[in-house]
Amino acid sequence: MKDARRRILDTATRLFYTEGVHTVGIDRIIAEAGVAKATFYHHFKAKDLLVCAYLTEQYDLQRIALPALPGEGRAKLETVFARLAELGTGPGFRGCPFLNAAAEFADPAHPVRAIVDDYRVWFTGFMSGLLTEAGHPSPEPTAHQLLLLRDGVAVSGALDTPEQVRASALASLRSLLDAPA
Amino acid sequence: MKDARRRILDTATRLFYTEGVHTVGIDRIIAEAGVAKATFYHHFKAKDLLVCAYLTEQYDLQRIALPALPGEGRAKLETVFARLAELGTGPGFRGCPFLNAAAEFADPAHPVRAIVDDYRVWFTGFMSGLLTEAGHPSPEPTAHQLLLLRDGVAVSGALDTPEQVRASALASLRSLLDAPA
DNA sequence: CCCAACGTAGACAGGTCTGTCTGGTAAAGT
DNA sequence: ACTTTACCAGACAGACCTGTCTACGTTGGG
Repeated sequence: MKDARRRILDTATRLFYTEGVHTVGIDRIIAEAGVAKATFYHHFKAKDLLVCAYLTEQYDLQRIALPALPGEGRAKLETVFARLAELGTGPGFRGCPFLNAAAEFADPAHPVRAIVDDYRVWFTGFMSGLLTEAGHPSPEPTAHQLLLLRDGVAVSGALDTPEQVRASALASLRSLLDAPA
Repeated sequence: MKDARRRILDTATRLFYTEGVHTVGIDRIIAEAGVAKATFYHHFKAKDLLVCAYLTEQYDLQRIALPALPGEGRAKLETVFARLAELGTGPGFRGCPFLNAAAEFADPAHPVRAIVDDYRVWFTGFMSGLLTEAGHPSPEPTAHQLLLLRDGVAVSGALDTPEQVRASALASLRSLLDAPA
């Protein structure tokens, strides 16, 4: 029982992701994390800040994990989308933490939405870079199309059958990349 | 002040869509609809049933509106996606009611999720029909790719700039339709 | 004419939520 | 040895939520 903060954030990540932010209360988190309420409010001033910490960590993790995938240029694009489809469709998985959170926070001015926006800007830039690396003729517009595809994969992955999503995602990716200028 | 039920459902539709289902309470709905609480529970046995009524109505509306759009085959596909992009990106709009609702109800067994699933099945079939009509060589797999695109449009429409989404959506649609078998 | 259906107004119970507070323990640095 | 920091246990306030209930008014069909 070393780091209470770590335990809180791990528990919150699991519960927020699998059950939603609004449906999971503080009492549930502190109970499952084995932590006192005072300890919780010592580390996180309010629930909203815990939500932000959760999303920020997910952002950091993806920002490290996706660029670290093997391959270069176009091959890496395929690897990235295969990984994304895999992530959102596993058993017990529930799509994309950023999109789910954004759907729960309707106010665009909420701090949670700022993190989601940051992630989307980063992802688009990441796509644009890989497209440039692959010698694509129009990286910028195509990057936005890949963002659309990413969103589709994340959402469908949570609602439809994994195989269907994986196959459709890769087929779509190839069509988008091979489209004539 | 004729139809209280109609007023309740209209108010609920507006509030649920723009602010989310969980964040809007019964008290708020009855206040803005100008209706007594007893009247509300006379027409809807529980809040969940009101949510289902809201989504079912949206489903019915789309099932009527989308096929009624002008054009045939491929031209109609373009019209449909232009309309979808338009729908989710207007001022005060907040993406797709079905996806937002699904994100708020994590339990796949909840009745709300059944309605969302119904809608997705219908939409895929609708796409498949239009593709067949357009003489597309592989309607079924392509229909699933268009479902992915639809989800992307709905999500991005709520989070990014409308022009960007509209342009990307149409470009993606053309790439997917023109892809070599 | 009357009664059933629909409507309003609002109190109330029982639960859940966030966030604060008291009180006490344990370990670690200085 | 002392003090700071982190931690646990749990009561508590205040707000909000859903859903039930009483009590009363209006209206239209049989």
